[in-house]
Amino acid sequence: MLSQSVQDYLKTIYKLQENTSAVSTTQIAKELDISGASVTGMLKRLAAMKLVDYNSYKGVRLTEDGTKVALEILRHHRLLELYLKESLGFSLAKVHDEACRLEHYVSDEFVERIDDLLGRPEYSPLGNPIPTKEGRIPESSYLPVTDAELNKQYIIKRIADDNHEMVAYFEEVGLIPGVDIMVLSKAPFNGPLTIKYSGKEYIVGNEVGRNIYVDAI
Amino acid sequence: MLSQSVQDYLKTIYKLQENTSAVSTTQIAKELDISGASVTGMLKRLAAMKLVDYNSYKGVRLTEDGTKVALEILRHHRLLELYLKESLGFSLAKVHDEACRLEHYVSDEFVERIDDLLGRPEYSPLGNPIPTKEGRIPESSYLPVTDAELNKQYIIKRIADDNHEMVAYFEEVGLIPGVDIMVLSKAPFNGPLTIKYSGKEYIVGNEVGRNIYVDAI
DNA sequence: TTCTTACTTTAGGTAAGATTAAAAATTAGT
DNA sequence: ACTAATTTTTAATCTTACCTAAAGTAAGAA
Repeated sequence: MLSQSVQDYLKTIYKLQENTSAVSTTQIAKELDISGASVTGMLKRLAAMKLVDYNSYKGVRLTEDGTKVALEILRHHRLLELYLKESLGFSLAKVHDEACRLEHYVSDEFVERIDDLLGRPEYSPLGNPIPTKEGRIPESSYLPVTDAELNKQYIIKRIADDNHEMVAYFEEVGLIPGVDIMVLSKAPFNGPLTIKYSGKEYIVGNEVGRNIYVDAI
Repeated sequence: MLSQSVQDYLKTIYKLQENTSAVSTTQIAKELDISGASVTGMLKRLAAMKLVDYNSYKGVRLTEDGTKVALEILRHHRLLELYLKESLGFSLAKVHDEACRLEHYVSDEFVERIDDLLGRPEYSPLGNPIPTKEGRIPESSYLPVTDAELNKQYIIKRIADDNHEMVAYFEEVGLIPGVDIMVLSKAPFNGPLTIKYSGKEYIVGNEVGRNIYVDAI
């Protein structure tokens, strides 16, 4: 079995890979909040295990094997998030941390059972796609609400899970996946947005808006 | 947070303490399947952390703090066992291993929620008492069925969880907590027992009988 | 009382995963 | 193209948790 640490590196590289072609040592170090030197050491080990392709100074990419592991962990994580919310009544703000710990230790049987119980869901409560057992993951391209057209009806599809306090805020004000939303106005120079959702008008900062992803209805 | 390893030592010492006054290095080593030298090293660290009272060559006992930690883990473990069985449909044979891994990583909130969901149960599916949040544990003294009187009605209260295959066997033949049982005969020299339960007669070895604990009805 | 045996501890080592400090490589700015 | 700044890697350590081999302790048998 791969260590929790190895699993976390692979998950992190997978996520960072979505934006950049090759992932740098520093990016990983920042994301995991450890020193760059530690990352270099681990990347060598991961390369020796054939989980990543690593070129000194050039960055790193997951191999096919590495991707498979990353997707498995992501599957665990996102199913756990949904399970914690739906079956155990956890708040949206807390599911991420709990899932981050448990994802490494639940057995495949555990995951299969909650998957069944939840009816083989496709999305986590934060709107992230859940990879299938076979490693397929629905490609979905959503729009940050900051880029939405004015006065057009959208639906919230995903909220970013990086920042816990922001997730808690989203939950509190009801800006969560599945909710209809319309942008009434955007202040210039990346200013705040006036949005309408659940029958009320609301003003949110640009930073916040960039963490809400929507899709046209 | 205490490491998984530290938690496992404390849990093991707690269990062994139930039979002996002071727990020896070798007992712990056997139980955890590691070398005696490793145990000595860890006991020193546990003593430095004030989790155990340790006297070289004399054995070890949990301090009050150590006991508190052990009971917390036991609570996690046994609640998880019941939860895995009742809510996720795990077989009795599998709950122990899964709980052994997860017990170290579930949050207090997780434990409280499953405790609520299960209606604050007092016993695990194998019949072990579940410590309360405050560390109270119902004292219960059951009888191995090998010591039961002949032709008297008993109820199975607990089955030993050390041996997975035996647990699987118990589950298969229906010898599980809550089932009524009567001993019809005992062969001499620790020979097999003829028992009657669930309307059928059955013969089990003495070894097996010593792992079934019963109480008079 | 000493010998034998079983148990326990000490000493020295390994591996994973982290650290800091210093050296080396890359990238950017003029 | 050359220097400066930034990244990245190397080198040397640390901690946890394990190991084996050797030495020390305790306790019963001779």
